[in-house]
Amino acid sequence: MNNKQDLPWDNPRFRNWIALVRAEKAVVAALSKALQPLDLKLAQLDMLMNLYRHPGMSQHDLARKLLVGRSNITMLLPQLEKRGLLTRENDAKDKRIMRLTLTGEGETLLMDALHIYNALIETVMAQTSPTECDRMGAMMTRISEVMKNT
Amino acid sequence: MNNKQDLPWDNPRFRNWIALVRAEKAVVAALSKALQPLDLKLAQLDMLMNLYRHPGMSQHDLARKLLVGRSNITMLLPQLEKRGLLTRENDAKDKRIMRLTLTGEGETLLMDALHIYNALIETVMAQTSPTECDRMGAMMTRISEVMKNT
DNA sequence: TGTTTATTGTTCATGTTTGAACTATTATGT
DNA sequence: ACATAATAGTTCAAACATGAACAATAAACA
Repeated sequence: MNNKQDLPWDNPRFRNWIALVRAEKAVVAALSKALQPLDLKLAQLDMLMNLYRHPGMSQHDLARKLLVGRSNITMLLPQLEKRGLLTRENDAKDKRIMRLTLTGEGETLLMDALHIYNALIETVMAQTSPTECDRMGAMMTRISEVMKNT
Repeated sequence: MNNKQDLPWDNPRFRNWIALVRAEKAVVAALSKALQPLDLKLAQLDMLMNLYRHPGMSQHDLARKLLVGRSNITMLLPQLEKRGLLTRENDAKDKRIMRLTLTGEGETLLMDALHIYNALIETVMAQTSPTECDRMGAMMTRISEVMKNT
């Protein structure tokens, strides 16, 4: 039987994690609002960001990067394609693969969005010293590594 | 015009934030899987956790705590109510308000879920020293505070 | 080669989340 | 008291995400 002393809230690690989740949610909500003028959803921004960093990505790889199902990509891509933000081209060697690339328009919109994003994160992180912030980032990277092997 | 030097990825604060988002997503995905045996969704667990800490909460307050729409609460509650995990009762003074309380069964299931949750966080946070972890938690709490005034 | 197995992307049914419009109730201001 | 505002919860349609089944293609291997 669990009594009060077994409650996870008494575990600092647990409490700290909960604090992280709450903070993340709040920032994501704020970002979501800030992006409305660009008519851009967060999922869409994630896509554009990944395509900028990895041009010619396949839909499968994009889905894995975003921790999302392949069908999700299939459903969302047409919107972005119609807006002229990216192109979908068949791979020359492997006819199964669609290669995704940002258009100039896509890059422009991405840069606008990143500007907004970056400004928000600047104010958010202004709460911390650079050292502390870096340590936190390193910690998160380590956590991501651990989760890969799960 | 943005050139490479303006990219947010060159901003440590931004990079660290991205690392946080990625880590959080990965852990949430793992937690989601770990909760499947209990037939409990994350959104549902969030509800139970909040109701445990704040018995008699109204739906409106719950929605605000979870950073979610009121209609979302309305849609999800019947499932949990039918499973006998919580009760919905009219407030005596204000007939608009429904007061939510966990049942014994609800608490039992919550404790099971928290055990799973806590174990996962323990392994995740084993990557960090207690001091570092606490500093991170404090940082997140500060960020949440800032976001309230936005 | 020919057969089996894997991979990529799509489709479709299902479940979730959202926001706007609505009802009922309470608060506010005159 | 009365009219007006605000608040709590619901309903409904649309947007969004998910996973299983599927078609097309490629890889593995006898």
